[in-house]
Amino acid sequence: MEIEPELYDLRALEAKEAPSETHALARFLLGKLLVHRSEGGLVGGWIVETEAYPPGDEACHCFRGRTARNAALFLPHGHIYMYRCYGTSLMFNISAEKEGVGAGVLVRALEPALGLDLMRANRGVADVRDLARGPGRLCQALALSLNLNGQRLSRRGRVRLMSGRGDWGAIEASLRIGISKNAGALWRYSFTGNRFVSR
DNA sequence: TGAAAGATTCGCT
DNA sequence: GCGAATCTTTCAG
Repeated sequence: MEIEPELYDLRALEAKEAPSETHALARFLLGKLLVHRSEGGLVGGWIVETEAYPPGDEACHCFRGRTARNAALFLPHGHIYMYRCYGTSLMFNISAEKEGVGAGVLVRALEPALGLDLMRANRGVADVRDLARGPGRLCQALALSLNLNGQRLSRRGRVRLMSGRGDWGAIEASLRIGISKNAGALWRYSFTGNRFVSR
């Protein structure tokens, strides 16, 4: 699989020593710019909060094997997995391991950066802080839809990742939110003190 | 074939 | 802070 360094630098990922590649990706994504070339225009934001769902994790959607819904999580790292939750909200995930290994990173919050007015229209709220703070909200703000499922992050694709600023400060690990299985793992990563982090 | 649960959000108190 | 909305997937019977 071709990896475009600016979008998705695997060597940088591997240089960070982490418990598994999923965790390395979850931390790597912090501070990167997530951009969607949507129907209405360009929208995007800085990733400030992620959660890791590594192989063998009971809370991961692929814990009980591959199904039609979770198939995208078994694609090589860098593919999009979209999931509808509670009938109302969409979740945006990125597959995190090699082909055939099910794992992913949930992107939980963005600091809005591109197309703020379009994001406001998509969300129906004005306050920047309410645009993309939460996994369902960020999907709505960026107009991410289920048909992105299985697509790869790519410079030519509709969804891409761009390199970040450098001034984000410390990363902290905390409890993942809203799950019941394996709830004690500190696999949620965020920038300490950032006001766009959920909860 | 049916039932339950779910990586949430919003509005109301 | 609490509870309802909402609907698809998955597993059990």
